[in-house]
Amino acid sequence: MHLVPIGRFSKMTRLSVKALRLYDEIGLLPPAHVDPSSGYRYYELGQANRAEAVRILRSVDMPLDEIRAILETDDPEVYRKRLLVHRDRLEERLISQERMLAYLESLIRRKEGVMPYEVEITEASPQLVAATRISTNLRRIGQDLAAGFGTVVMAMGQAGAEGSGAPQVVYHDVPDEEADGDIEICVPVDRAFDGDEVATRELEGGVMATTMHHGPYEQIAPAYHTLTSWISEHGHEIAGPPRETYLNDPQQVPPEELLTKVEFPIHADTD
Amino acid sequence: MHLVPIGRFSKMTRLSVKALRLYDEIGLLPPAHVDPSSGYRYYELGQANRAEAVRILRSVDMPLDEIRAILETDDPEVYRKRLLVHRDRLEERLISQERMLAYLESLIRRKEGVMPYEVEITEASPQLVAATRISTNLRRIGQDLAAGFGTVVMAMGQAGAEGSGAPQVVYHDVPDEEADGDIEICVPVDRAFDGDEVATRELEGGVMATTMHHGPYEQIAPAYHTLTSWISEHGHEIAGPPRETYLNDPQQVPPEELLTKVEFPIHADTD
DNA sequence: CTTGACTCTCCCCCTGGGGGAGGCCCGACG
DNA sequence: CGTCGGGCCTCCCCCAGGGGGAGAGTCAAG
Repeated sequence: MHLVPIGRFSKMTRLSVKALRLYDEIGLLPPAHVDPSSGYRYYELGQANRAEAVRILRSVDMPLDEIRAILETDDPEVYRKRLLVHRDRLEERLISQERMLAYLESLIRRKEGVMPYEVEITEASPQLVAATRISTNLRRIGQDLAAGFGTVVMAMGQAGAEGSGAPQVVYHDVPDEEADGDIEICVPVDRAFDGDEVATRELEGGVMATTMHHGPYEQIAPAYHTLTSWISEHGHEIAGPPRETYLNDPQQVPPEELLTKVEFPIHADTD
Repeated sequence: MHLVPIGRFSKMTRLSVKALRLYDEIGLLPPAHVDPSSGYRYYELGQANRAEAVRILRSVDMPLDEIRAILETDDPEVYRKRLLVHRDRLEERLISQERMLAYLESLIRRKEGVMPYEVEITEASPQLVAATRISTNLRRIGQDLAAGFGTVVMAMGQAGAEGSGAPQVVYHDVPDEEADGDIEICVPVDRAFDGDEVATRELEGGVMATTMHHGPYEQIAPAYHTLTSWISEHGHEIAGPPRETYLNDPQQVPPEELLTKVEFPIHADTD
């Protein structure tokens, strides 16, 4: 029964001494013998195989407690099942890495590192729109908006009304990532009608602080930040809920080319 | 100049309060104003854009200090260059993830979770071999072995000797990951010759503890561990340097099918 | 004025070890 | 039998990027 101290065992197994001590501490690979007076750890040669298994599983980034669990079982089926679980996790990480990389590429391709939003004051005239209100959050907003526009367009068709401008959305609440917010889906129409879910109303006009967002919808936040800070810096005041106008169709152009007008109704500076 | 406390700023930017406090602490995103008496942090609306940039760069897993560095520069070229540096890092991680995944798949496909090595005692007869000695470590051993066998085969050709068995390697030292070890490359031959680098000699026979490794060479370590612990457990003693015999050709079969015989010369138990 | 929601600073926690200080211990050599 | 150099011990701090929570102070609306 050959016993070797930690340093030689470390060389045999290519696990660092620090790691071996850690694996002892958490009970993953306790030495066969520990000298009670000196505290020296002594390993049996046969333990090197378990150490090798640990090293292999660590090399695929399996957490230590799972390694312990997986080495506890003798059933090859269970063993394989746990490996499969870990494989799924690795795969997930791989995909998320790929997504990050792709996103980063898109950031690199974009001309400007910072997005220069230009804010203008415009005057909007009141507009007759067919509208419906829904409640959604930032995670569902894509599907919910698409569905909402579908509803409105259906109602317009049934009422025999024609669209007469780009679709808009009024954000009565600011929807959170999780928490729902109240939003109003509007399509300008040529004549009034009424209905259960969808009805026409006059969308208010007035003085607006306006900017244009160019790119995917998910990246629209800075437009809002720029607008609100511009408004407060110029001494104006927000007079109502913001609205977005979708100037082209996400079905027809790639996300990088989407154009969205963002507006806040304001009371002009009265200083 | 609208100032908002940390909670509202957190909602606006979708950065957690904890994260915002951290970013303040490290100087990445200090609030526009900190109340000296209460310590309350107040942010300007315009800071939300910087916060958004931080969020985006964090979402691609850029370290905080690099985000700080990248946001310091106005030059779009420098900006893009730093993004490229980070992209390379992400790519590297992606590749390493892929490697891990592939390795894990190979572990899953393997029938047995643990490798059952069977150790036998065999009697080897002495053998005439053409041999050369080289010094290498575990990182270079693949190339160095290939080159070494090339040297030996060349010398055999020049001497007009024919190979008469599977190539072997005797490990006079155990090479470390980094530290070089002394190893001897041997090819059995049908007649003796002499030379500068390569010469024939009689490879010792005797009693051997033998096992067979089935699979890629990198995973041979457990074979050694099993052998050495088997030897000590059975009360034998190691009588010389171990040797490996390569029973098939890595050029012709995939790594999973490689067969390597591993042997330790022993003094049989004299109890 | 009170109350409830915010916010503050500390402190510990996670993973998987690395680096080092200060102090015993072991074994090989003389 | 001593002794000396390298091995080994425990303890503590460190990394990134926050999360969770305790205990206490603050702000704003009714």
